Amino acid sequence: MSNALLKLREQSRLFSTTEREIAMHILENPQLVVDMSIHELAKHTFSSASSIVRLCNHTGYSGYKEFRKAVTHELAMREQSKRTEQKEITRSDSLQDIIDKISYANIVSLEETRELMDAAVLRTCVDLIKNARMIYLFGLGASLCAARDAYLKFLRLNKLCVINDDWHSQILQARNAGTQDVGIVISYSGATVEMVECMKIMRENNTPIIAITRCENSPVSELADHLLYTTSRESIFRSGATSSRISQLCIIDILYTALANEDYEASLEQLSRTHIRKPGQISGKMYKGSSQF
Amino acid sequence: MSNALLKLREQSRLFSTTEREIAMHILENPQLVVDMSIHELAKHTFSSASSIVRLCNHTGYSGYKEFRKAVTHELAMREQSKRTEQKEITRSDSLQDIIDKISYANIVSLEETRELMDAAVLRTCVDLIKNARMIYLFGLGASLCAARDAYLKFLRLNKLCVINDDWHSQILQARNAGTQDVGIVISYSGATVEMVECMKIMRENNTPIIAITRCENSPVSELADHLLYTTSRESIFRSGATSSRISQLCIIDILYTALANEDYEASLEQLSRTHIRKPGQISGKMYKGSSQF
DNA sequence: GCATTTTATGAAACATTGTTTCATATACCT
DNA sequence: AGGTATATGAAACAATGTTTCATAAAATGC
Repeated sequence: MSNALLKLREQSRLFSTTEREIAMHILENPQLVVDMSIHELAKHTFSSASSIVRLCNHTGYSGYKEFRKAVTHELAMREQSKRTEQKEITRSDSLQDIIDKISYANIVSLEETRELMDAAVLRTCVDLIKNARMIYLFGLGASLCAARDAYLKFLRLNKLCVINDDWHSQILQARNAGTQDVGIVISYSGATVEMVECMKIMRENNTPIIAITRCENSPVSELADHLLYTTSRESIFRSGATSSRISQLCIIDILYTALANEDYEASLEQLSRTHIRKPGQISGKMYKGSSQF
Repeated sequence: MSNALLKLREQSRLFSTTEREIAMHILENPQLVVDMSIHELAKHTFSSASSIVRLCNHTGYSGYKEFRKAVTHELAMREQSKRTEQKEITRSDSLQDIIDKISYANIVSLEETRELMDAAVLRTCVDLIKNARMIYLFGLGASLCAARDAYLKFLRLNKLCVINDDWHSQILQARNAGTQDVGIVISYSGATVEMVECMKIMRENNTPIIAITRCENSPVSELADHLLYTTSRESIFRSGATSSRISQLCIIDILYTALANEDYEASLEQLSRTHIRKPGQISGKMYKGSSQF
């Protein structure tokens, strides 16, 4: 609906030379359309008002007025999502600035994660996990937190999972994985030597490997059979792998939800069964609301 | 800048009766301004074009044209953030639908977290943590993952932290906390009995308590001295406390960044010191890029 | 309480801006 | 070369926004 500028770019083959010229000018600075009258714009693009109207018609609008309405709308929307520019934290930032910048950085990271996600790859991953005898989870540091989160989620779906905290146990764990199983490796950098080691072992056993890592060439992405990408941007103060960690969790959410949705009724039933009863609780009725922890 | 409708509401005392009447109509359905010409709108509001122009002038615009531009802009912005409506996952959803819905749910949750965050409360919390002798972290289930994440972050800033996985250890941990320390309790529901128990113990010792919990009346929010709120919306398939968990992590990010920013140089130095050296690594040069895990 | 000033209001004149028409120029085809 | 199709901008036209102004109503002064 509101893709006037996109249409302007895409449908340029329908335009005459003059129209194309006008379109170029507009695409270069769309704000002109909002600020100028049709005659002004005609002058500015060395053409005529009628040519502009014809351009609008070819782009799918009844006239300049309608076109302008669409462009105004579009620019406003674009402005709204202009927070996309990564803003560094500076020394002079107020607490409110920090709140805004960090929140937006995380939001952008989620938007990027969404764009990086390939439904076909997800399909394969969901099937692999669904049919796996056992899910082997791997991660270290902040990525271990994400792996633990995945562990909790898969447990809720009655999937068999293994996770270990330290590297030595993870190596042993990797040795046990077989063809019928699936390994899920979470690594922000894609270079963690411990993870690479575990993956090599699993490859020897022909265990299919899903990696959740950043979208770049790295040992981890080379060793994995299926890749789910996290954002790769991190700012100076967040070298503790911050945005990527939220990105990882979102991917896990998506995997979990997709899995759960594959067998709707069965999941619902299973979910209610795994709702933990608190000590002293009779029948599942808890303090207002039903969630836990 | 773009608050035409707000001004219309606020400055109504400056208006005459006719103008107020027009303003009411516009506020009731602002889209009218975008769709109608000034004469049409005059007819629709049983007034005249000149009255509308006068209204625009009183609202701070040079005329109807400028006013309409502002309203169009404002409505577009408003529409952009309308994705706020929580969309449930349905059985017929494609994988792409799931990707979009989950991502957006998480984004909305971050937006809400930002809105719920009070800079004054954050100020107090940052000061408490900065001056604390020891930080005691508490959480269970998914909230324990968030607590572990906080632990990793605070460690990087050379803050003394304690965290324990099981409830019994957490109780012991709570007993050790004193006036000079700070307790950080993470609980999605705000009702987890184990957390409540820990908080009661800390209250006895007059340990200041920061709680990261959902914005509702709950035992946890009553027992805490300082509250940082997470989103409270969860959908059916996400009873594993999903969005709130991302919300929790964002709050931790903000706390961490704010803390780090308080002493810029010191943090930078500290950060580079805590960059872990990998086995076999000579001087910190790693595979392309500098991050870990 | 009446006269005067101020304020409020809409019709109409006016100015601006968008749309359509049409004559002309150019390219293309036969 | 002649004819047709297409492209283009000037100008007429239509619509839409702005200003003026006469009138009516309210407020103020005496």
